[in-house]
Amino acid sequence: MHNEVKEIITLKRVFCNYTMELATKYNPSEVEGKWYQYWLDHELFSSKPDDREPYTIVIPPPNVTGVLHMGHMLNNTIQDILIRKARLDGKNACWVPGTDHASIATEAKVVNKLAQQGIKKRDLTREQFLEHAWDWTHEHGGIILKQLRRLGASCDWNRTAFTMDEPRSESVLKVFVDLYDKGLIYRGLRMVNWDPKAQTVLSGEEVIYRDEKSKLYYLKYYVKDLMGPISAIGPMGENIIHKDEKGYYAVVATTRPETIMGDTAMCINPKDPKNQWLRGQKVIVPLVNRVIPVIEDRYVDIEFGTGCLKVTPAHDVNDYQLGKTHNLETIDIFNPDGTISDQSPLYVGMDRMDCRKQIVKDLDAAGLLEKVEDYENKVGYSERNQDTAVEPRLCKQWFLSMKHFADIALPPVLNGEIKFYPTKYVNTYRNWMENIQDWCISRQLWWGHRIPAYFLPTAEEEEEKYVVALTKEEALEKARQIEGFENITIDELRHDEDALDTWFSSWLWPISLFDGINNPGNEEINYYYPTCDLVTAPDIIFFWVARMIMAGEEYQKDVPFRNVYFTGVVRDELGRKMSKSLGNSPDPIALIEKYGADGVRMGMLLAAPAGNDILFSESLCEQGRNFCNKIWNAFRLVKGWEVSESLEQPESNKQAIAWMEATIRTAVAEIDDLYSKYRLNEALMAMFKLFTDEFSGWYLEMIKPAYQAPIDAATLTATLNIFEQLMKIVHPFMPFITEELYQNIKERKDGESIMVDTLKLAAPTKDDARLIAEFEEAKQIISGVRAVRQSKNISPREPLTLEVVSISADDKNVTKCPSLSAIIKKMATLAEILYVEAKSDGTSAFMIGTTEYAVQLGNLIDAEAEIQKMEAELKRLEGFLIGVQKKLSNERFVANAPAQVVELEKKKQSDAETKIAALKESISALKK
RNA sequence: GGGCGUUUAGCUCAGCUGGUUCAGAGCAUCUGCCUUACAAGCAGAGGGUCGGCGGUUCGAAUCCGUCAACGCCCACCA
Repeated sequence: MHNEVKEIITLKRVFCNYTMELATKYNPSEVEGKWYQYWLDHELFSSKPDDREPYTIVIPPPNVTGVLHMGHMLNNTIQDILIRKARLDGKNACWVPGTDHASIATEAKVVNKLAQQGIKKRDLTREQFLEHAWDWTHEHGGIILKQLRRLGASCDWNRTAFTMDEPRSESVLKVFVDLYDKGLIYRGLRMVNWDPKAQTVLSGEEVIYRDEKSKLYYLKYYVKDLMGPISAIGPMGENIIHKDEKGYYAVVATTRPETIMGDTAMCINPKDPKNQWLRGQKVIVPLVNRVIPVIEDRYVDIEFGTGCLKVTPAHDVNDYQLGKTHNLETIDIFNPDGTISDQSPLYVGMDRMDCRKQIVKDLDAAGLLEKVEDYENKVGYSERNQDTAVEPRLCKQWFLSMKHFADIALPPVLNGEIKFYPTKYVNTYRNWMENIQDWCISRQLWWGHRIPAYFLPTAEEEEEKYVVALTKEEALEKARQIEGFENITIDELRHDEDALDTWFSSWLWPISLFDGINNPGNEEINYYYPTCDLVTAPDIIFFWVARMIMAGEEYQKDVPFRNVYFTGVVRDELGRKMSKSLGNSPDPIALIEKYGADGVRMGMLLAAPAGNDILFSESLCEQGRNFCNKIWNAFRLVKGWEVSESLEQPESNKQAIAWMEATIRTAVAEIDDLYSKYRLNEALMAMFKLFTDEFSGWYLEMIKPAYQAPIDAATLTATLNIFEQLMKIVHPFMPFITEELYQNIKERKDGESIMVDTLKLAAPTKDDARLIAEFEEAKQIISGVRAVRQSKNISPREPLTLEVVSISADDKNVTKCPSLSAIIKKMATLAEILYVEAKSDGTSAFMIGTTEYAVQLGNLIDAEAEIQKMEAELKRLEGFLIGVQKKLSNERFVANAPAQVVELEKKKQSDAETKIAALKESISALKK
């Protein structure tokens, strides 16, 4: 209803030819595309080395075929804020964008897509598959980068890189060869984590463990021809012997009954009193009927289950170790896709999970299942296929030894050369580095950098022979130097089929983006490296952050970045992680369309204290949008004023301008300090309060001319200057609206932009502080009068008279007030301010410091209410005074506390006494 | 099982090396306003024994100990 009235009024004004060119509400959609294009057209994002100080950020490359989610929004908003702030500070800011080929994720997508077309990956050649993958990449690739533009991201798009483009690929292969030559890359047979769905090996970091409710199955392993009479074993007291009509048996507890086909031993702890009788025996694997030895190893936990452990060297890391020490046979009962292999006597071809169900039934039917218990354990899942349990598997893979890298990458973080925000991640980092495992870098994938290793033709039973080289030609040369292969031909070399882990290219990112591997010491790498800030999520601290530091130290002999800002996880209002399956993740582009990019940016950041998780809700974007509107309307107000050249500048306007400028200097110093600590949400809040409270709420109201009256030219000019400064302060957070208004403050040349302007302000002075304090007092007086109005229901337009009561002769406040009286009168709508010895009757009073202010109310005064108010205050003050007196009468306090503190207490005491006296006087006067 | 972190207003969080910027901010709430830039606004107000207990100190949200709740990371207990 009100809105409609408002609209009509607005329209009327337009028709009256009043200055009202701007809509009452900011419309982001009209503004954002226009200025982004302008920035692009004038290449304002682009950076080239020059003599300014560089400020570099490399983007954490998103998956090439990914789409923007809230995590990206947060992360990239922060980066854009930092980069725009650096530009305003006059630095040569360079934000390098790019995408990651994300080998597992992308390959999985392509495989799925092909499957939908009825094509199996295995039916394609590598080349055919890669063609499909590149098609897919070109089709979906870079969408996310386009989306980032909507957010306002000021990346130097000319530098857009891809982890699988030419220079990056070349870098990866060179590094592989180099590290191999240095002896840091090796090939080995290890128990690795196998993803049966993607059919590739994973690194330890790519396995995530989840608590799972499962079952513990107790299986009977009958003893084969019990050797010697039981009584001969020794004292039987503590042995726990199982026996039924079929004979003696041991009980083994397992969560994975389907692996019994791979059992090659049973293990007990030699010290386990209850299983002494099993020492040296042989037992029969249930159903399988394989006879296996009972071995002894201290590894077995006596307390767990029955103390009997089945040993499956092919399918468990620990069992593999046991197998090695005890020289056990290894039977691999799984195919790469997780079905039972023909190595197993039973269930061949059945999926491992189906097999588990079936074998439990069969064991039970055969009377081999003693009992089943509920059990909770951790099961590893593939980070990329979260529905697929990882299978430990014995495989020959490529590894990078990490000891050397941990040694070079730990010190810079510990000694502060690289700073983590928040610092708690230093511990996490150190812990990982100190317990580092070798990095399995090969993947059984085609989409990725193919490992530059070439196998020589050898017979099956012979040990494999290979050479590592950048090209097949070089490989051939190397191969011919190997004894017995002098005459090998190029066609006889077999290029390794495997690709490298995606992170093996990502770890070079800060170097490879500036071509520092292929072209060491080039101008760009020298200028931009080390980069300044890295903004990333903590879940890739090991995957990426740690390894970049390793690569940086190895190849640049320097850290890759100075500061790492770890963002939190974006959650919904209920604190749940945003996820596709929960459907609680808003579409960022839809948000931008609804609230404007600036509004969404502010919304993201409002909820993002450094290092904490973000509880996101749309209402935050609403707040951001509202702030845009506030800025917009402040500008409308200023632009709507008519200027009078002849009008002299009132003293009060000069004061207001001086105060606003002092306030800005002070706020900017604070904001800069917050930036330097990466407390961006606090910087945002400080900027928000500066604009909303100080500028819009106070300053503009102070200088605002009366209705339809013109403003003097000096004040308008100063105000426009102030406005421009404010736009620069706001700009890193809200790039679009600030550019729009910057361009409208005055005529700008083509190519001029707030983006490349700078903001240099003097540091705040003591005079600034004094001025601000004076105004603070004036604001309190104004608020005091307003509060009186509110409580007495007096219209804000009705002029009142204020009395300033001098309580003590030396009170400086009394002398301060007259200098700002014009402003106070205007803001509080006062007819006059009187300075009196004693306040008159019929006033409502309030106190600021030790000065009393009384508003004349005439017959509106409610004496009873006034008395009540004052008595409440009196009671509070008396209680306060008692506290202070108690403190001061405590000899130990007076003796031990610093003189300053004691002085303060004494002042508190005398101030309180003054106030109490005044209050008592007022109360008794009213009671008369 | 180890390590780290958090706990302050209804919500999200500030609060530095103990003492007038110690009990704060924004949002939310309540009250009054269609005041001439903005009702997506303005003015005003209420709201917390700083997780519990114990200690150090003249003085503790702040330092120490302990307990509790929650969160994260690491670890091979079947």
